[in-house]
Amino acid sequence: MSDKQLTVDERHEPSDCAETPKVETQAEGFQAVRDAHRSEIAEDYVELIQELIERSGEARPVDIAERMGVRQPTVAKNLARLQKEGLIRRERYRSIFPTDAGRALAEICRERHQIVVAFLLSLGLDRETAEQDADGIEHHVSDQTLAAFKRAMGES
Amino acid sequence: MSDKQLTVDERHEPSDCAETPKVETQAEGFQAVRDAHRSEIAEDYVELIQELIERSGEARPVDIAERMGVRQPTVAKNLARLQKEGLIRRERYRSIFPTDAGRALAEICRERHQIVVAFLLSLGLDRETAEQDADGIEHHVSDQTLAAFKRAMGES
DNA sequence: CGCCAGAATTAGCCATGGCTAAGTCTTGAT
DNA sequence: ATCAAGACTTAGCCATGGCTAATTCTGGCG
Repeated sequence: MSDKQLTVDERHEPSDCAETPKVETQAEGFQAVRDAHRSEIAEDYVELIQELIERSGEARPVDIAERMGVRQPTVAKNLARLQKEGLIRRERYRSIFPTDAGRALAEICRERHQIVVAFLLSLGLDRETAEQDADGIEHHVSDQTLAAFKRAMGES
Repeated sequence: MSDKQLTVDERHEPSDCAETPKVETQAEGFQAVRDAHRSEIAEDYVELIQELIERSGEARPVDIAERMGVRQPTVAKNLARLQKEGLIRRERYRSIFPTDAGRALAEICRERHQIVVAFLLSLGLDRETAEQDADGIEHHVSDQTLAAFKRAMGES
């Protein structure tokens, strides 16, 4: 998917660098953020699908669309991608079911989401803000940071 | 920049909801995340441009490209958008300068970035991880959450 | 049973943000 | 003063993720 090549060759070093990270490090960081964006949708969808199934026994595109705040064709397109990636299984005009891989991913996401929310709540935020910010933040939290969140809550 | 508005109207309540937020709230949350994505690039660019100017006196597209980890034409396209949005000023084949609006945005972003980094560091993360996660997180942190971060650090 | 409302799909548009290839301009070195 | 290297731009491709419009299917109701 992402064809980064970069051919990193150590060039000059203008001497005026003081505290900021190296250029390649920064570039990789931005690259990582862009990569994260690509997987966000998949994660949001499998998480939501799992939630819908547990809540009402099935996950229908129309409900996903309503929950995500998008139109049905958008959902259809994204579901096609999820299917191609082996995260869900479906038959035409039928409900959607996550594969084992999808369920596993959903589980990871849900857990991470809950940790982030719990952490934000522990900082004194109201539930709605915590949920909303968590939706944006959770995809960009590294394992180390997630561990730090857990640690910080444990100590409270 | 971010036009989250909420317009909470109390609709039906299908009775099987227990703890999760209302459907419209969730949809708006996802909408807000999508909106945030659109403004991320602008924020990253003006922030980087400002940094380059302070560091070396000028911001050249080639340096921006290297820092962002993208090719020059990509930078050119994005700069065109920033210009259209009134965040930067430039003449062909010349360095780039932020407008007052661009500088103001850069200042806000830099401050927010630094708070997030400082907060992550205060949780015991190493600098590199903190910087990297901050790049992803900072665009999704509401004012309330930012304030909570500051508060948490102040108390330490 | 037949029919129609609504769910799902398909087709096709637009914007964004990557990229390469190729052309244009600037600038520094000879 | 020239010219070549490299910075910048332009043109045009691709993928993604929104959308509308139009079609197809399903299922429930008269």
